[in-house]
Amino acid sequence: MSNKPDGPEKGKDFIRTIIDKDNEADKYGGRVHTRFPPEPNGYLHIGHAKSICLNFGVARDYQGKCNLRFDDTNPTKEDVEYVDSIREDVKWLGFTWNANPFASDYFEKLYFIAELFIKMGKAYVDHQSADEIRENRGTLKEPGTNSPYRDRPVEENLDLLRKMRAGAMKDGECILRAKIDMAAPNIMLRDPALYRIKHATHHRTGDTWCIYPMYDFTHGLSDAIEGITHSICTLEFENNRPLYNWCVDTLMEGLRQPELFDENAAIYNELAALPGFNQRPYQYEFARLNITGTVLSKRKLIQLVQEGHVSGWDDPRMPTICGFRRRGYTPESLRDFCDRIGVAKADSTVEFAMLEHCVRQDLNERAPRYLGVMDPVRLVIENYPEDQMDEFTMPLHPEDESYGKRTVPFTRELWIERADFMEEPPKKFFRMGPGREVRLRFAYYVTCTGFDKDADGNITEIRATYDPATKGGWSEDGRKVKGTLHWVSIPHAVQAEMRNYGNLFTTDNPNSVEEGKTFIDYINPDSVEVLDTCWVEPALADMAPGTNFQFERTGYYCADTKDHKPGEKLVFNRTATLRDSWAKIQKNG
RNA sequence: UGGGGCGUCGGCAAGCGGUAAGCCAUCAGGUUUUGGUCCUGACAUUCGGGGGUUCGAAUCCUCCCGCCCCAGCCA
Repeated sequence: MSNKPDGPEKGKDFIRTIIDKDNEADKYGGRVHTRFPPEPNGYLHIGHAKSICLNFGVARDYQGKCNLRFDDTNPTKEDVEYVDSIREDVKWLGFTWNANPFASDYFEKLYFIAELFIKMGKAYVDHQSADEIRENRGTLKEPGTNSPYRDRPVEENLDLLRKMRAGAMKDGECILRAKIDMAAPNIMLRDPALYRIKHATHHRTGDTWCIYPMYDFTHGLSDAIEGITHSICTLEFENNRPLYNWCVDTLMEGLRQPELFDENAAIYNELAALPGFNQRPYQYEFARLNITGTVLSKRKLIQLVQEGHVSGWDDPRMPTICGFRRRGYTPESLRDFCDRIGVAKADSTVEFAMLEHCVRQDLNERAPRYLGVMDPVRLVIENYPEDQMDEFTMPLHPEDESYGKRTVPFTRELWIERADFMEEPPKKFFRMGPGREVRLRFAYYVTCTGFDKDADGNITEIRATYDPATKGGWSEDGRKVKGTLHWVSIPHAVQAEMRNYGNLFTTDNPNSVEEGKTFIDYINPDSVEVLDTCWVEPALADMAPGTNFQFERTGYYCADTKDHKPGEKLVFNRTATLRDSWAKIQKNG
């Protein structure tokens, strides 16, 4: 287990450093067991990917286990739609869970533990209203005051909790509270709620229950039940850690008193046999992910979807896992991103450029190359016979022959990119202009001989002559050309729609906005550019939905998984542009 | 100003008393049938600030400053 006897490796995150120390101290007998515990009330986003990579990554690195546990303790917010999508996203990211339990699987056990806490004098049923409880909680500076129901006898509490469970009470009528300390400086410890009454149908347990356990009670105990060793969550739960420990410690203490289980020896034996009994879990917190130019809070993401600012959870502009997937991001690129950003405790915001770098790097290696013109203008090769055609064989990948080749037809009339021609080109413009010779990629050198404009001054047609001696795109005489252009033969061109995505917001930080505004006010009205008359080479006509590829000189694209229909309608989503040093030159002058 | 955390390059992030890793971004070159890729080089005398301990401090002590989290019967 210790192939690194000299302590933590350089660069290792603090979580793994803790695990190394625990292993050194033989805290869990070498076991490492984590869990990723989403509430199924929304779709997973890139922030969850960070947590997934951490939890599953730790399990992988230490030959341990990681559970995918659904924290489904609030029936009014949760739905099976979300559990399905979460499973799909975790799998797509490339991880396999050890087990896939639901907190609701433990409702019976949890209920018994609640009774146990009452028997231990650690919990009581409070009949104060929600408002009264809030008022008596005190403030950040002032201590709270005890509930008048705080010292009810055990039997009365037990009776009340059983009535709660039996449905004898209405929502909000009373609540089960931990008896801790109403004067605790940490407000989380001022007799927090353990169980509330909710006459609601749960997506899995139906109407079996009308009382549901709260997060803090459920989470630590579920960890203990599953034998979790390291319970990793985000920073905002730091204040909950003492309560997490209180719940787990109280359970452990109760398990040392088998007499309290008199009527339920079976449950006692089951709980006492759990690995988490003697090797209790501990919680550790890391900083959640923030990325420039987007929002990563579930509430905001839901709002974007519900108010129709995006087409859905999988809109390619969404920072959701399914959004990135549809946009063309690969699981490898997302995992690489999570590895690169690290795990620490300082609040931070990672630049979107880091993510873009990760996809570009992955796709550069793996995406086959094709030619496609998104803003077409006609190029006529005047000295190329009308009835002639060349078929050029081009490699699908410039650095990897194993990708093979495809054939691309070349004729007298071609589509080229409007941006590749300038009537009066500046010195640093290496593309086509009157009298200039450029290369048509893998085809011929051509020299511009003229062009036409319409009444508005738009270029309508460009004319050129080709040099037959430059077939394949190179010249034996060694003469060089500055630019290489992509092109598509007009008679063979296949029409396609390209969806070019940009920033969803007009600001780098939609989370902090001017007073009186919300992040919605910063939505970029031009975040997607749909170009429906693009022309692409014939090889693309049958491309399967979801395929990643590169349009040479333009960017990485992905055949849309919903609207792209091979042979019928081609729809390509832009995953990322290629790095563009010409754009920089234009910008900086 | 109750409690809990955090402050190292433009953005992430190592560092754990021995004299500031790496990545992204940026800039400058080279290669190139993608202005892509690739390659080379530059990029913190300084670690939020002030004191102190030490031969030696980003690392220890101390005071100060700044930012984040907590008063759901949400998670």
